[in-house]
Amino acid sequence: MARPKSEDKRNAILSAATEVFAERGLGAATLAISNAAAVAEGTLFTYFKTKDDLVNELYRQIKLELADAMMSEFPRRKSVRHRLQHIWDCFVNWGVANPVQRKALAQLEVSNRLSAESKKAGSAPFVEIQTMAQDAIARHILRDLPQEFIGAVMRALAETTMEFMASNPEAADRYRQLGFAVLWAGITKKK
Amino acid sequence: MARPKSEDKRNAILSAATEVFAERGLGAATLAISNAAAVAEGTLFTYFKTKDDLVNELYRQIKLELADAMMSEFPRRKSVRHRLQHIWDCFVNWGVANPVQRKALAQLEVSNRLSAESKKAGSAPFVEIQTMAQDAIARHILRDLPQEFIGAVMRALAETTMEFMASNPEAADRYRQLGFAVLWAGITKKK
Amino acid sequence: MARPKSEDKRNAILSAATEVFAERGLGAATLAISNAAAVAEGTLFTYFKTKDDLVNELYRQIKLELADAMMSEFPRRKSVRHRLQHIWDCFVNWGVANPVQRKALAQLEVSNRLSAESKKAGSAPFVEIQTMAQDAIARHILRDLPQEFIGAVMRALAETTMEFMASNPEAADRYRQLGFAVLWAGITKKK
Amino acid sequence: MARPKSEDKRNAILSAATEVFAERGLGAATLAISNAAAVAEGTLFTYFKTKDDLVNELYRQIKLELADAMMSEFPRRKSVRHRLQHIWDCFVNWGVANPVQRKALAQLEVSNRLSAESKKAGSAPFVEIQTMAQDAIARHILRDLPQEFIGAVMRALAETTMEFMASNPEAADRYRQLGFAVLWAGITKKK
DNA sequence: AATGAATGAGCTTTCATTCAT
DNA sequence: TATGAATGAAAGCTCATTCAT
Repeated sequence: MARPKSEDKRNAILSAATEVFAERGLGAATLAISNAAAVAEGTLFTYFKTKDDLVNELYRQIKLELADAMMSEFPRRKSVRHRLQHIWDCFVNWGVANPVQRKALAQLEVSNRLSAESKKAGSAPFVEIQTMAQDAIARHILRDLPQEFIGAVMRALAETTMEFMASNPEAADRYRQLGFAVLWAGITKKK
Repeated sequence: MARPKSEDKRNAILSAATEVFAERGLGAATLAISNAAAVAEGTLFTYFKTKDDLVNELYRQIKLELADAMMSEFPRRKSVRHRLQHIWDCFVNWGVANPVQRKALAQLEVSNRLSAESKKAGSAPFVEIQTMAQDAIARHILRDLPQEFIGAVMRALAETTMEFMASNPEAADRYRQLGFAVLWAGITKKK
Repeated sequence: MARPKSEDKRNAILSAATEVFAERGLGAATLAISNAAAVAEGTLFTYFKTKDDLVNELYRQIKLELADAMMSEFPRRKSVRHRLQHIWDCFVNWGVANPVQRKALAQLEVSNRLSAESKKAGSAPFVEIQTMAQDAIARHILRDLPQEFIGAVMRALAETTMEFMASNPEAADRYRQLGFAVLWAGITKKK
Repeated sequence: MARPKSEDKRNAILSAATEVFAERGLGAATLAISNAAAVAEGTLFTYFKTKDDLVNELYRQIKLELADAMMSEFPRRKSVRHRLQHIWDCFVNWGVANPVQRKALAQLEVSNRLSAESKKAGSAPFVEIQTMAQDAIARHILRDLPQEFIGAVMRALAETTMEFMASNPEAADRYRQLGFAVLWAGITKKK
């Protein structure tokens, strides 16, 4: 009964927050967000109790979207190289296709407003990558590096690559390949 | 640049800002900074006309310190690998020795408060690295990558490495070596 | 007065308002009241057009209840002292038996939200006391004081007495007697 | 050095708060107070950290003023009746001469914003009255009532009296006398 | 030059009330 | 009629900046 809470409105707010945070950082006013979402200021607070709640929820949502983009159609049967390349391509393609999300995510990750639970929830969908890395190390395909380090290296290189792809769209394909080549050469075992 | 009376006070403010920004982000209040600097709130504004000025100035200063750490005693006569390793070691050692500066710098770099000039000024001291990279590419030691990309890759890997060194001080040396190994394998030409 | 469908709901709201106002003052949110009444926020406004309406209506209702408690079984045939003691006992007993109403009433009375009509309506049921007082003055039983003053004095002493009774339940009877003794001594004519 | 915090401004704020609270209750906005004090809204918060602090401080101040009015020139050598009458007269005169303070005090006392310390501090200056009452009971001048009860009775009667004095200024003297007569008759021992 | 009080725009959040369901 | 989401005007409080001392 009564007007139900609208998924649309909730999404509009999250979407508006993504844009506003990407552009102005987390310091942006909630009013700016509600305006961008074409919603009254009070409405924002019926969907998210506090600004921090909004921030954390947005973080989780973007992470989920990213995970979805990366892990869907994951070629579990193929070679390590194939699988890693799949992850890599999906990752950087997502970043280039969703520059606003990417920037918002960057802001969220350096902020000190994410709760421990949010961080945990945010990294959960990526465990499969860690597992794969560990397996590949055991099989002497990858160097014997701590698995978290491999993940961090990949993320760092991917972010760098995305930036170059975004800045030079005409050379995007080339940067994607170059980036992966650097990653692969860097973390695989030399014979 | 105005030359205010006390260089000490100016430094105290910059130093306090480093700490406060590192800990709480650029959203921290100027009052928190002046308190940490043991200086009156108004005094901050006689040394820096606005908060943005302080932010930009701090960025330049940290970048200069970093450049100084990296480029001093640069072994211009030695091999590319030697020279790159020198840069790498200086870089990550600086980051681990100066964690507060490192965190503040990270905050500064994702903020949207740096002017174009500041960014330019901040990267100026590192041109020598770019030059070296270009030369090494020409000599077929490094892969044929855009030189800015090499710089960016190095920075990204270094930052990742620093984080692991800071989190695992007992394995710091190992991470420094691992990080460099990944970098070197990633950007050099395979025979 | 409109006749809304459910007298139950209306009473639930009034009852909830009594509790909430008693505990938190009239500044309490309407949401708190509707929650306590197990009713939707909007429902409150179908029974009472505004918060002020609710406040005024509650005032009248409590006053009526109080009057009912005081004037029922009024021993019209007995002596002035008997009648006054009856009123007194009923009054303070009501206050002690209904502490929430008593506190809410206190809040209502100091608020500036009661309309002139409400105040008038609130004091109407007590005219009989005034009449009695006037008569007793004429018969030289009570001192020659303005009748409103007598009423006010009685109310003030009764409230004080109630507070002591509520705070010291084990001495409640004694305080009820002491309070009446003070009142009687204070307002009767000395021989 | 620098502008010192001005006692004048502080007093202006307290004074403005007295008026605004008296008229509109403690729910009144801080903006209304700062406006009435001819001061910027922020200034209010340099003198009082929070609205609650202002409320509590105001309470203490009014209580001190009242105590000052009541206990100054206290005729310690005279009879109980003399002394009590002195207190009574000072009390009700203060209330009539300072109607705004009186109303503000009434609002403060029913609010739930006073801290335990404030309440304690507020009643401290009146201990001498309690002492006197106890002594008078021991000497069989006053009835054997709990001393706090005597104090409460006096306050209640005085407040009632003040209201009548304020409403009927031309009969103020008479009400002051009547009120005291009721009090004295009510609490003294009958022979 | 140094201080910190003064300022008012701006912040997040609450709330009485309206209105779509 | 009952519901609770939607609304936007406050509310209390913070903060970068100015300015009297």
